[in-house]
Amino acid sequence: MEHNKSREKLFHDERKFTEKQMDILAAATELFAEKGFAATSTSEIARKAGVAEGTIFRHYKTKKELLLSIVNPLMVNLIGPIVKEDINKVLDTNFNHFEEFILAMIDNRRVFIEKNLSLLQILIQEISFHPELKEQFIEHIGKEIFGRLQQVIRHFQAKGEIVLIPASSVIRMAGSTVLGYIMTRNIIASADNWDDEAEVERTVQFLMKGLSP
Amino acid sequence: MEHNKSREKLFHDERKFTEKQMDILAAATELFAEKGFAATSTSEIARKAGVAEGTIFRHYKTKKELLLSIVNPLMVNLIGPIVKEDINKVLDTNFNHFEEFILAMIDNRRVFIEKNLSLLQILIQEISFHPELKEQFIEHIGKEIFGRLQQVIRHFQAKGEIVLIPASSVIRMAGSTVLGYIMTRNIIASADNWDDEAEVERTVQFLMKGLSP
Amino acid sequence: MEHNKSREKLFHDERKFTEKQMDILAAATELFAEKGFAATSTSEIARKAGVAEGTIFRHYKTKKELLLSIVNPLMVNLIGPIVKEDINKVLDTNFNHFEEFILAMIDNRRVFIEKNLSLLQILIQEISFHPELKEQFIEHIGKEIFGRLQQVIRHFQAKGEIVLIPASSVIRMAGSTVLGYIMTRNIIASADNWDDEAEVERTVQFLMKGLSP
Amino acid sequence: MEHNKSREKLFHDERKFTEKQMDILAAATELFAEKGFAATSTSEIARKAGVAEGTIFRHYKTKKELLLSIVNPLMVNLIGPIVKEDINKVLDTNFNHFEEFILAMIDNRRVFIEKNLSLLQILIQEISFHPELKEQFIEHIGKEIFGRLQQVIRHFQAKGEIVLIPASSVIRMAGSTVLGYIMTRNIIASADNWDDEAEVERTVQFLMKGLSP
DNA sequence: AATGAATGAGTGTTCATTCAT
DNA sequence: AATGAATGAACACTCATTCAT
Repeated sequence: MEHNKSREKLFHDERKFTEKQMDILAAATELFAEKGFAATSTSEIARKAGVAEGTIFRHYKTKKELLLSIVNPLMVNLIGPIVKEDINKVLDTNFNHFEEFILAMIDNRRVFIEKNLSLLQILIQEISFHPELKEQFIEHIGKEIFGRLQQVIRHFQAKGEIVLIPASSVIRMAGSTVLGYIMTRNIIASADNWDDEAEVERTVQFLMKGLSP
Repeated sequence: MEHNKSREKLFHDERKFTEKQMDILAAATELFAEKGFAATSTSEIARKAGVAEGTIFRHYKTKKELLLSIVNPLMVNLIGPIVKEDINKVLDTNFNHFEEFILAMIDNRRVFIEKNLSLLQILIQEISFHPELKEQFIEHIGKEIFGRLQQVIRHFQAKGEIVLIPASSVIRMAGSTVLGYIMTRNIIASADNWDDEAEVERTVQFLMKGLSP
Repeated sequence: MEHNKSREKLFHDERKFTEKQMDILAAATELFAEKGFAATSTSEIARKAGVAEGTIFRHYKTKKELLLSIVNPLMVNLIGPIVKEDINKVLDTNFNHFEEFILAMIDNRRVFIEKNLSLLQILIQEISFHPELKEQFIEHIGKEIFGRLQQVIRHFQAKGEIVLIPASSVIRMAGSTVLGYIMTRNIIASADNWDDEAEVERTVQFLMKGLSP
Repeated sequence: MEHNKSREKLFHDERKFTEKQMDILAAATELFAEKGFAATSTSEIARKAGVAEGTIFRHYKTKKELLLSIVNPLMVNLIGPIVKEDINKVLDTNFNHFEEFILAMIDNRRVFIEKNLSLLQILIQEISFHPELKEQFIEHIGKEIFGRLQQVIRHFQAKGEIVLIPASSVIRMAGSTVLGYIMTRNIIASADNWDDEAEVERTVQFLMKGLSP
């Protein structure tokens, strides 16, 4: 009768799900993140979700479809919209300086990532093994977000706040730095001597200086 | 009778291996990298290595032991020594400036990574699922390398070439950046518009500026 | 679609079994008795039972659990109760003489053994290799039955019908004789010149005289 | 480097064996007795004997041949001759009374069984699974010994010391009793309250009385 | 919608046996 | 005579998936 607390949050915007279906999604998410997709058995998921194994296949034709059902909304409904929102703010010149933009993104992302850490872990782990995922990623995150980020970067380059190198390089560096920060933070999760405030501060400084003209 | 070209390179320094054993290691490496450890079957490995399935288990008691046999030497014999070498050069004041050090590391690493890309992929993919790997990593890379890198960073901080923030933060940022560069480079491997020279140049510049006092 | 005739008899008092489960039990019983536990493969059992191999493991987690599922009820539900019944009759002084008791036991046992010969064979063969079986045997047959038999023997010793030696010795001798009779009878099963009536008569006489004061 | 102490005794009369061969026989004997023939692997035997697995198959074409090589001499060279000897003593009227004969047999057997307990265990366990063994047993023990025992029994029946029932029945009863005594003794081996002298005395008394006219 | 018994292909692993050295 | 690497068939057991209820 294990009821996952994050269940309601994760998938709650989708009305069409039944109780059991949400239990399945929550259980699968947790297990995929913990042991990997291939190493998780459907019987395990069923047991953890408190449903019969057949029930899983009533909702998802295959185990892979279950994986996609978990990861796709992450890309389609969650990452996309949020990033777009940030970016729109910039393009509407709500952010006057690059630093403000970076800070807002990190902050926004931090909340988001904390909530969806296991989802992200699954995405990162499995993306290289499943071409469909890669395609979806390129489709939803890659193209759109990348294109919009390019706009932002060019916007700040035009304002003389960012060094004049290809936007893709900027994105790569900023992305690596932010992702690296998040990964470290969550891998060294248990570490006690981690001063989040200060680390963010340093990371932003590093980015700002590194990308300054 | 598929003979893997990288076989000789990967494990050739270890004399104790038989022909078949090396075929097994090469096949397993390739498949683990391509499909993941859990999704690769021993029968597949045997087929690709051109040996009987039983032969695998004559050399490696379990599939997991095979994984460790692939990944452990990477940590013990390859990553460790090379990094140490670089660092010793610095501590012997062969590098007068931080930039030279970073460049040397990237360069060194680039060759190494190109040679051992699939090994690294396996390590990165599997490390979170196998506590033994994590421990070994902390033991061999974590503790030693981290400690030595700290020395280097403090060395350059003392010379006023690096900003005065905790060495661990510097390592994280530099690490993320370098790793991010490598990952992007190899994921976008097929991309045609990738100017390696220039990208390295930009990355180093980014790092230098980002970490400057 | 081989339907074992003894299936219904062997396990029919247990309502909880499905059709297939009973087929599995019957097939396993026959094969274990015929070739021994270790020499019987689960695929063989499945084939004989007319089910898929996986079905066996849906009902019994391991091959050993299947063995225990066959042998345990023999000890818990069959041997125990029947022997107790006999003994209770004696203690209720339904048997005035030791001879009557022995005859009743042999007779009772004979029917029982004929019905469950293969089960008994399995028990005898495997008991020395499986500590769990030994423990269960001591628990259910050893302790209880032994204790009750002691009472009976002392009862008849008090009446002056049995020689005054330790009850355990009496049990050993009577047990060996009865078991020896049964084993011979069933090993030399095919022999034509076996007069059961007369052999029982002789065996009882032998026991009576042997144990007389 | 495990050297079995009983090794020399067990097979020492056969000069043709090499060192290793005797190690193999000793190891196999111990393991077959402990876990049963089918549950013992040749690799286990090789390990315990301190030889390579191939060496076993140099001497014994199959695992089964190894079993037969262990059990056959027991029947051909050991049981047979000893029993014959006893019997010859009787027929040469060295034993004037049945009791003397029984006592001599039990005593003789006791030494023998103690020495060859594991061999006997193997024989008893495996005889029902291997037709060859059964045949050999009937050939060497069954026919010959049985025939000679019949003579003895008739001899004592003629002297009026044994009840006039078929010799086969007498053999069965005496055999069960003796075997039962031995088995109990060795199964309850560790029991502390086992007074061997007294038990033999009782067992002989039981037999004598049971078989008296 | 949900179950859970049933499946058969597949899993990692062990087996007895072979053979070049 | 002895080895030990190699084998492929078999092993116990698990898998994702189906389907009658």
